[in-house]
Amino acid sequence: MTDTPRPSKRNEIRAQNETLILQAAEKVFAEAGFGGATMQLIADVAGLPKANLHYYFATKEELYRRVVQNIFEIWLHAADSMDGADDPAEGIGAYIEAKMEISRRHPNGSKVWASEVMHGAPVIQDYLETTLRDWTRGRAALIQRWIDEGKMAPVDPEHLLYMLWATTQHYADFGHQIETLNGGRPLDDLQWQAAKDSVKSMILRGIGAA
Amino acid sequence: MTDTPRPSKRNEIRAQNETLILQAAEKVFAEAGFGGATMQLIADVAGLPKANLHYYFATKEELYRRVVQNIFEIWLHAADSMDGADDPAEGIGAYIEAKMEISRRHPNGSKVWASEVMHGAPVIQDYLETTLRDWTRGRAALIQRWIDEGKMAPVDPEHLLYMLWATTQHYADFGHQIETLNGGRPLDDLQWQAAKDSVKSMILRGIGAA
DNA sequence: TCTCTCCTTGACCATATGGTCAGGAAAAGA
DNA sequence: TCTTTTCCTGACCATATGGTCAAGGAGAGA
Repeated sequence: MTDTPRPSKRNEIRAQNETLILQAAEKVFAEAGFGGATMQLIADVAGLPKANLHYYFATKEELYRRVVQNIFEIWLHAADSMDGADDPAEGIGAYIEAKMEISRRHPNGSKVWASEVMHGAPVIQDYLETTLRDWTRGRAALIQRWIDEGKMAPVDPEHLLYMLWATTQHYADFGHQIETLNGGRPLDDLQWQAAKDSVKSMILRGIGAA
Repeated sequence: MTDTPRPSKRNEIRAQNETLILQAAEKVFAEAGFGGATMQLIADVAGLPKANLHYYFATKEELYRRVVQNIFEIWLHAADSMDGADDPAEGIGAYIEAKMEISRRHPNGSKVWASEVMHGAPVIQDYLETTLRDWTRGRAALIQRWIDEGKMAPVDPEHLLYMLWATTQHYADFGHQIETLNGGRPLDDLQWQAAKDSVKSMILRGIGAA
């Protein structure tokens, strides 16, 4: 998808700075929202002068768009785990696993995504209408097939997908709340495992695939 | 909780304008986030001059805080539906119903709340640590009791609560996404009913209380 | 080495925004 | 009616912010 130009000092610097900026931007956008984020703060986090950001990303909007697109890629790729399976317990279980892992590894990305959608998807509306819609139709069909084959209860596939998204992403988007309720400490390895297991078992049982 | 001063033209005007501003603010904060919202825009939506907002609410932060507190009230009150029941199917079913109704009636409030938590709860951290924590402990204990009484499967009460919050609030916070996937139209009455039924049946079955 | 292209950045600018204030209008009370 | 208190608002201000630019520095190719 992204072409990798032959490495040279120049290209290295470019790639390095771009990812540096994108990482900083993701963090700042997640913590402050698009409106609350400032190019100056992103620059500080990235450890670069502000003018340098504008060399790589012309506008705040462009930088933001790149951040959101990156998340969307990751988000969609998690679906791969669902595809290979011919069993809901296996397929949906793996999908939950993958999405929980995303919530754990990319909480900021998840927040940016949530924020983007909450604000009416100003920059990725077209993706929602094309890529995401196709994706959703495909998985809904897959789920429907499983239902028809008697492998799970006859639930509404779309609402099942919403439940999967909601529940898994909640651990990133509302991570602060969960952390607060956990005595101010982030979930540790064991607690993450418990979270995954809980979500998986409740949902799989909920769709009659346990 | 809020004392109602004896009605007079003055107090009426005050109350009326405050709610007018709060409603406008809720909408604008939900759509633009705290950072993206401007006092000018809120004023325009409320149909008042900007200086008038500052007469009733000294600062943007104060106005925002009031909006968030209002949501929190509603949010907590939904729990009442869970309390009367001595059966998980009844109690949790009613709670889902109540929270789905909130998502439908107060989507903007839900978004403001989500945004606030996502950004680290800058203004309601103390509520999270006191009111919400107590609330959560109480309901977790209630759920545990149901489990001990053999009325439902032995799930982790906290993760069940997270799932309830996540799933129900998703219909407000990600309403735009759902609307897009629904062909650009908001869910109609029937679809909302289907959503409620889906969520309820999947979760209740998932906790062995169906 | 010389030249060209790309990278870096301090200084700068126009604008938008939160917030102020003085003075007037409208209720409330005496 | 007269006074006091509350409400209303246009004009104004200081500041923060996104974005620009010109001049210099560093790789790359010849």
